[in-house]
Amino acid sequence: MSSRQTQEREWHRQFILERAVTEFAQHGYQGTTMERIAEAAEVSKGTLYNYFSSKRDLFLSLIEWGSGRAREIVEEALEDEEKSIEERIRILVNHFMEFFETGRDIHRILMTEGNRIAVSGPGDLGPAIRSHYLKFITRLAEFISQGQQEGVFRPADPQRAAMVVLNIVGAELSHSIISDYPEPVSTHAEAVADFVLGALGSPAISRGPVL
Amino acid sequence: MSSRQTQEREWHRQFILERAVTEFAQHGYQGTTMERIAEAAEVSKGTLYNYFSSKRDLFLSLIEWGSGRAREIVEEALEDEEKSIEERIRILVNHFMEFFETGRDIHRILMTEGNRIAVSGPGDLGPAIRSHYLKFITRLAEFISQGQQEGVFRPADPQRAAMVVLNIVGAELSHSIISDYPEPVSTHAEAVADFVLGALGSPAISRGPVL
Amino acid sequence: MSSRQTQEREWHRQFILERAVTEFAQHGYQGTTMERIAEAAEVSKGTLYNYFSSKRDLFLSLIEWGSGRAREIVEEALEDEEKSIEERIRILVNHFMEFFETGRDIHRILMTEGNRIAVSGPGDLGPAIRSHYLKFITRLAEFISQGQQEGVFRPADPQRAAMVVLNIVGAELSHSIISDYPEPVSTHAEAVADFVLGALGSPAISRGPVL
Amino acid sequence: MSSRQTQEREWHRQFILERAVTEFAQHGYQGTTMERIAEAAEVSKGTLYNYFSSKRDLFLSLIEWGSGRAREIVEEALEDEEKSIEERIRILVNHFMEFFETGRDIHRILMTEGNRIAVSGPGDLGPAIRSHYLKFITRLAEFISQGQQEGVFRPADPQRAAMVVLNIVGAELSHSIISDYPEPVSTHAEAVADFVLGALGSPAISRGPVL
DNA sequence: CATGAATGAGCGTTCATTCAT
DNA sequence: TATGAATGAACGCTCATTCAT
Repeated sequence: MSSRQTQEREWHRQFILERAVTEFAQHGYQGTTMERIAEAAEVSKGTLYNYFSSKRDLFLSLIEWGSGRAREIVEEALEDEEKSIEERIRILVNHFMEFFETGRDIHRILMTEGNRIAVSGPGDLGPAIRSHYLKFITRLAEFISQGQQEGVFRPADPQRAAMVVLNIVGAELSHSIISDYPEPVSTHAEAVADFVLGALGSPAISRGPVL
Repeated sequence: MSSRQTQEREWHRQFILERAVTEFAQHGYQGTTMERIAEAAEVSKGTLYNYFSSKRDLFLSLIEWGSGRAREIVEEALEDEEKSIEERIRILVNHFMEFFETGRDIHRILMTEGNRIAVSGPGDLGPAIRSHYLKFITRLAEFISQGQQEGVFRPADPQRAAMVVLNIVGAELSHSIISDYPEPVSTHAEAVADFVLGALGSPAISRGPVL
Repeated sequence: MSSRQTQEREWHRQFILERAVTEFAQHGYQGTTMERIAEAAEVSKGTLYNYFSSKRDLFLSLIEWGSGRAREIVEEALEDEEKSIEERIRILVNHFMEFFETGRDIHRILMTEGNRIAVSGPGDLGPAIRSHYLKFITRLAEFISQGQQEGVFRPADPQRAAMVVLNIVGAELSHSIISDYPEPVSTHAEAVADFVLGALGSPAISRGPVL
Repeated sequence: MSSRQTQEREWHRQFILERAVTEFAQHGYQGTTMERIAEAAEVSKGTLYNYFSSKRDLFLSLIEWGSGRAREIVEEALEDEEKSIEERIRILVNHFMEFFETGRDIHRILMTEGNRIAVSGPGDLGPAIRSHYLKFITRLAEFISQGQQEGVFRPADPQRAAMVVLNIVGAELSHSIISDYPEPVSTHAEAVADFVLGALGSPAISRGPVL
């Protein structure tokens, strides 16, 4: 196969994934049919199977893609060693909120469907997702651990703390959906970051006029 | 119908619910079949429909039951006005952890499946669950609001704060499942409460030997 | 068993049949559930099986009862040898229309459901009904045959003619339902009788002012 | 899709309908299962749903097809204004008898099942069928009305008369099934036409040697 | 005899997957 | 490679019938 063909094939695959994301986000894993995905991706059902060996494979590719992007966000936000620990946390939250704004659907999947499936997915979907999840958590835990050693965060199990951070961000997602507020989620990035920093025990919370 | 018959019928209904919880917790709403529930409850498929008009009804009954219990927990923990705000939060978290120990499955459903379905459930399951969810959040938000007025918690949108609290507790649930640690979850109640109090901006965090 | 008990049992059986008729008329044989019949008859499902060995048996009893009554009508109308052949046909149609008025439901069953089931009923319902049907037709055919011998009706296969008579009466039933007219069906007994007499070749049709 | 594929798809659809007719004719609407239809059509159950959205849709397509053909018969028979009114009625009956010979099953459905369902069908099947029925009756009623104005038929409500005509034809259908005679039904077309003309008040009945 | 909870075969329908074209 | 018709296992649900009380 020529390189150009390979390239185009990859593009097509990406296109399908992008369209599939929306479907999965709206109807969940089990609630999304290959038929719907095919329609959304403007291809036939058969073509889907030329790119993905099964529905499971398609979904997993999507999780992989999404969690890869999420890890990039974590990495970008945390790696800049010039910035303070707290600043980096704020950037992290900010990027997550923006990611949610643009990659709304994949985020929703990672936060809701992904969570459920990681715990007890159909078939053997669970372990596969759990593995992505763990890589993610681990990187965050490392950073928190560093913050604790620097005395910025109070001592606590870093992995547990990482889970807490992730769930606080997820809380805003749920909140935005349930409250159905009109402004962009990223508007509230600072408020969310305050919750995160508070939970981690950092004193650098913008308490407004109160303190 | 005699009172005894009514009584037994109610018991049987409860029994079915208890068995169903486990199934839903393990396989999710869509992944759980009436057949499986019937087997788990040691009755025939038809019998299920003598007690619940549909799968949806069964699941909703279960959510209602679980969220009712959860609201009781919140109420019990928060109503004792003799105790300090922080104490009451600690009690709340404690009770939740214990609830998780005994009602592990229903908790898992409320935290994962419930969340997903509230956002975009099959059929009209979403609104029904969302309504339970909101009652729950609202009570918690009231309490947080009170804490803020008393200066114990830093100012923040109470409803958002309530979501954060709930999700921090949920984080421990996810953590316990993913880490698969052996000790009871309630062992970590204090650690979780610290995260919660930190997020809410209370200074009363047990920082251990560090402080 | 005492005679009084036997009597009461018979009454109860009749009561159930009367209530069942309405259900069968409205929903057809397959569309009527034992549950509905039980409710309509204000007894439990189990009790139904104390009086009838099966749904089939219940339905057959009902057909038997209805077709018995229909045969009585035919007999009553036709046996009075003092009246002219045409008069007797008019009385027959009249009685049928009245029967339809009072026994609307059983008539509907005999005319629609009965017809279909006689042709090809579920299980072995067909032959049983067909047998009732035939007795009925046969008596009518005998009378028509007599009318032909007396020269009142034109020659034709009497059994075919009997079917025709029955179906003309049934046409009015369908017409009343489809047209949904408000007046009692018996209002049109004369019009129907004219069609019947015309079909049989009797000149005694009330042509109104025309003749 | 290529024209050939479209063509073949249409053929297949027709083939399924033709096989389904027989099943519905023998077992009625409720008594016919999709499983049976699938077997009769030599396809899988799933394939049925590639061509028809539901059992109801399949049945309705069939009624539509059949009643369309029946209306064509009426039209063909009645439109030839060169022929006398009576002649046209005879042609009509003749065509119906022939239709019954070839389209035996669909006719049976229209006459028995259709009738019952029109009156009180499951779901909303009734109105749909009733509408087909009415178009049919209305055309016939118009013709009869014309005959009445020309003095060939005696005065009577044309719609009622149309119902009567239809039911007389249906009577022969029932008669043939119950009597189980060997010769083709169309053999008796003249006899049936005599009943019809007699009912309508036409003097042009072939009374054989008697008159 | 009356009850109604329990049963389970069977229904209409869906959907991931296959494969001939 | 792209298609979409075909498949059939599995689903939620119904209901005639049974039987312990």
